[in-house]
Amino acid sequence: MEVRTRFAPSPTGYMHIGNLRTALFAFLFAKHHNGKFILRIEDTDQKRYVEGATEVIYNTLKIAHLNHDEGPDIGGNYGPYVQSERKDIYQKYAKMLVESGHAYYCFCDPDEKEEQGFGYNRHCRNLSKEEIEKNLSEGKPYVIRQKVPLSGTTTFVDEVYGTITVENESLDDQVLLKRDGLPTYNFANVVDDHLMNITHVIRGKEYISSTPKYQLLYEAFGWKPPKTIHLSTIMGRNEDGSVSKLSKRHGSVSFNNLLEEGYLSDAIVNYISLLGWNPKSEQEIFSLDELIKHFDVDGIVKSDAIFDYKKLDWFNAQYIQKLDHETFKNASMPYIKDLPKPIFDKWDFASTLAQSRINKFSDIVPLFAFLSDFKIDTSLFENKKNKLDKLQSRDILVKIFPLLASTEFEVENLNTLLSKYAEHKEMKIGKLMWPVRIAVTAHTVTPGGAGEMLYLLGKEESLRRIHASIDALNVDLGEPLLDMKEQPIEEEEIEFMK
RNA sequence: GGCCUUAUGGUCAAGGGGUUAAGACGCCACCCUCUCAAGGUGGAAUCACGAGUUCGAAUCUCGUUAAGGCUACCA
Repeated sequence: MEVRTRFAPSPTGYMHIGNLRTALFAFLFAKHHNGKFILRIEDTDQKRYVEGATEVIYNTLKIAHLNHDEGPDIGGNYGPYVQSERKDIYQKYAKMLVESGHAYYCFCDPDEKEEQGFGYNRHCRNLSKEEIEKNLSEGKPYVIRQKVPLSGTTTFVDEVYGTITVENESLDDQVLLKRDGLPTYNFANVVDDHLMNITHVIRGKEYISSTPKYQLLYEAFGWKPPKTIHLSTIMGRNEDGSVSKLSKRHGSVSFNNLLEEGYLSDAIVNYISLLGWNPKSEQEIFSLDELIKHFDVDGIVKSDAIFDYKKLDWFNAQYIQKLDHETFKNASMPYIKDLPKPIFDKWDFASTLAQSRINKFSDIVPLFAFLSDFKIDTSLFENKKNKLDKLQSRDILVKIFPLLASTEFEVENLNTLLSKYAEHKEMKIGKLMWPVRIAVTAHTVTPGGAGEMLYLLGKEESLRRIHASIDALNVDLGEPLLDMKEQPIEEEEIEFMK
């Protein structure tokens, strides 16, 4: 029999990462078995209607490459795939249940609060036929409730969690059809999964508690229940150290947020595939096709998993580094908009520096902050590894200034000039590069070395910054300020420039 | 409160009676290096607790504790 799984989100306007993971597993399971993956929109809650929410779902699935075989946007043989369009179907089946004695009309007031915590008091469970007819003919609003057996037990076998048995008396007479005529999720999912021939229901484990009631419904209809594969919950760590279901307070939790921050769709999918599932091998980087190939229910983990942004960062960095440079460059464009204009022209080069240094595209902004954030801190010129103090740094800068002033600012020129000069002066390259890089960026961490930074800043700005650094150093050292344009170039430097 | 589920380092997790209890992220150190990354190498760090079964328990059983879920005319 062909495997058919479904992803049945309600259109909330955004795709929570936990939902995406459910979709992923349902997709992987179906595709692993050469089956069909169906999309069904669960919009039975009118109050929750959000404009454009179904588009978010379509787009997410498309971007993540979780292509469905049937759904509202592409049709299929089991439509309609939007629950609000299936109203009549649910009513028909609800009435069938009433007739067979597995459900009943309930005319109770919706807010007639039943004794707290013990569910509905079953007031209407045993109304006489006459009473029901009377209420109905008076047009009294009603809901239809499931008539759960008062004794005995109900058992189902979950593919992940195993056999689960509950006492029927712990189950309540849940509402099947609401006052507005629409079904509850609890009813609609049973009817639809059966009618759409779903063989494996893959969903979050918050539904385990409700599954016995669904089981009873299938039995009442005389239908064969689909197999269930419940998935653990993706959790987030709170500031106080506690853990709760991943939500906005933990950071970005929607697929779109993550995309906006500059995470790659493939990296996100890869990471969440390993949240609650393990491939029983040491492989961690998986393409979607590989996931399809290796996915197996045996690898599904029962316990909840905490979403770790650090590990997502690592996955994303892996994917970013693998991008061919052209793709990287294009994908990074939206993130350099806030950077000073000149960098835009040199992005071809600058992006090569960025690619191995960022975890996500939004990291580009702080990486290049030195372009506009230039606040000299003379203490940075002291560097013990290169055995440098402020005085030496100042002297080096003073000597290198005229050389730079007469050089064309291209990366190769700059780098050869600097390294040749260091060689000429018989100093370690770092001893020269450090003060130059600091002078020109005022940052200890920069996206590239001194040569690259000079090039990115351009001649004019570079010289201006070096001059300013020399001035600051002199002030600090209590020495007179120099006007670099008037400084005589020493013989040795003249000789070097040959 | 009742019911259901879960429990291996900080995190993802392998391991299902005998193991030096894998691997990855993160962290730390070192190497590389003009900084930071990237890349190397190495290191610290885990079986929630208590009984029981057994020659032997992270592994099986029971209990406790903790966490999560359900207990909606939400899904």
